[in-house]
Amino acid sequence: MPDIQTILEGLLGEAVAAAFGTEFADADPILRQATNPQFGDYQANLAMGLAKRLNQKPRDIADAIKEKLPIGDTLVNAEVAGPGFINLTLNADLLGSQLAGIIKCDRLGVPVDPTPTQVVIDYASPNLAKEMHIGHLRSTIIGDAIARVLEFQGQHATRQNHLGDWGTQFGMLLEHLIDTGWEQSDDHHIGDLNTLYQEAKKLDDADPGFADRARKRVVALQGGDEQSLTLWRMLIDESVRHMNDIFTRLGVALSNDHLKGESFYNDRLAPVAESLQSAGVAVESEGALCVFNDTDDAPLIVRKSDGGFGYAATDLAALRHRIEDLGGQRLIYVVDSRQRDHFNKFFATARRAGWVGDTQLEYVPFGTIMGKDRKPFKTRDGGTVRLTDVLNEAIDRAGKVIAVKAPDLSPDERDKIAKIVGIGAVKYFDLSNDRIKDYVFDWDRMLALEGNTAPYLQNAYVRIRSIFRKGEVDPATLDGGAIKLEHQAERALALQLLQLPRIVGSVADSLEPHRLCTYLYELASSFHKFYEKCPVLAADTEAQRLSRLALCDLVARTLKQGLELLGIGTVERM
RNA sequence: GCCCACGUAGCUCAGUUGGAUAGAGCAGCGGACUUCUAAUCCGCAGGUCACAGGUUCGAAUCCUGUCGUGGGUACCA
Repeated sequence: MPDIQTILEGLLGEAVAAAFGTEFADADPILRQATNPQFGDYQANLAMGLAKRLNQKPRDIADAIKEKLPIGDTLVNAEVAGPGFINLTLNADLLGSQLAGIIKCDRLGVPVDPTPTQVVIDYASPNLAKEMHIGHLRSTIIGDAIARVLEFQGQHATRQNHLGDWGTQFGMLLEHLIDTGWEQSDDHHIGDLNTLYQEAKKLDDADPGFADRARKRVVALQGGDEQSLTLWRMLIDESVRHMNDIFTRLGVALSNDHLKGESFYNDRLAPVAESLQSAGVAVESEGALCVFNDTDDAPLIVRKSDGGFGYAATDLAALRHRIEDLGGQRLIYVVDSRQRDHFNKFFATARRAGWVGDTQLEYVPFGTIMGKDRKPFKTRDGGTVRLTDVLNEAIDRAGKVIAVKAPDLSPDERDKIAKIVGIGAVKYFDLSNDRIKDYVFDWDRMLALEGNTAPYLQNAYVRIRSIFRKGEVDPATLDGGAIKLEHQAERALALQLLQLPRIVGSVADSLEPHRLCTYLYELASSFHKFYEKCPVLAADTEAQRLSRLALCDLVARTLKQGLELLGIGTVERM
């Protein structure tokens, strides 16, 4: 069954053709949801645009179109208002039958793309030398949500965790591990990666002998020295273990299958440089191999004057790998907005080299997490905020609220719920902001129970589940044919439930997960209003009870599915 | 200096890709629990959409300029 917008666009096209001739049938009806219930359910704004083409007054055009619109099964009313808006009110039975069409569908009406795209998405990508900190949160969470949405749409998403596992800092880390006898010991567990890094850094700054050994160690490592590589692998394994702990706790769908660090591209860097140089795209300047895309601008430096390769070369090699080996038709990079210039240059270079072809390159920038002082978020003493500490705190705070609100639950259940609610709150707070903007990290607002927060959405879900428990109703037995929309709160819910496919499509196009957050918040809000006004179990009639139960089920499933696309869980009680 | 992003209620943010009287939450004030979870709902109050032009039937949204904030600006990523 076509969705409502498609049906309405069809009717409007026919009406325009009937009024002004078939050459106008394909005019965009500019169909929008009504901003206010008093204007009906939808409005078509095409009359104003046609005024010039037809050389008639917009209102007259709107009237003529309106006259040709059939009133009956689909529309119960059409009115012309303002400068020429055509306000459309839908037949409640149509909404009901649309809902009946999705209640048995586990995708809630969201279509599967019949011609899926091979998408390669780069996100998280932490530097392995240090423990994951607050600066890694956004790429990880936003990238994960985008990957989930694209996958749900049916796209083939290949996740790439482009680890920083090959930088110069590994020289000093390895030397320090050798000095402390770590490689010889039996236990290769590292409790605190940050301490290791700080100790090595201190030595590197203070002791020229150590610094010299560290530099030589990098050369040996990158040159393929077996002893260095063995030790390096041990360190990487340990660091990856730390990273995976965080991913597991965050519920991020990244595993070792998605790991592809900078080291992977090591032997592909020289060919990149040679190929750019021989194509005349890159030229030598001040001893470095550079690509000048704009004469005034700083160049993209492919090879440093000391002969080493920087991240530009790695990014280019990774791009080739993703297109040539992984078959990427759409490459997505979820990387913070300060790297905008780099991505412009890097993309321009790849295009000039002829490596891109028809592949879409998309840089998905995001803003910085700020402290209350409006500066990048730091601990009280100015250190970086560790991600694991943030998660602990979130779970702790959620647990305290649950202890007050749901004291009858067992400690075990409370812990489980606290994890889902606490981590969901952190993720949702991040995702619900327009990703391009900086935002201020605020515990109180994050775990707030009202407003556009994860607990508010989760609570709507909990209230619905509670109805089914109390009523001892199995949702699977419900029939969409029973849905009758009588109360305006029911009608509002129906209209919103039917928007999910559009919202998913819009997130997939814009790569802006906060659109899904806004939608889910409005849905939850509509549900809470419905809940206050429309008794479900104690409905007036059995038919009404069944209808409302079916509506509740759809809301619950939409919330659960929506949160799942954001990588956030739901609970049965809280 | 140059380049980029952002600027919406006291605070934190949305605004369906140009549509009607710009919407939420918090904070403030006032209401609603013997009835499905009050982690909820209802009401009041709060705005020169930074500013000035321009395009358009129509601008918070697009264009130009100004101011403010943040970021980037040759070998770290």
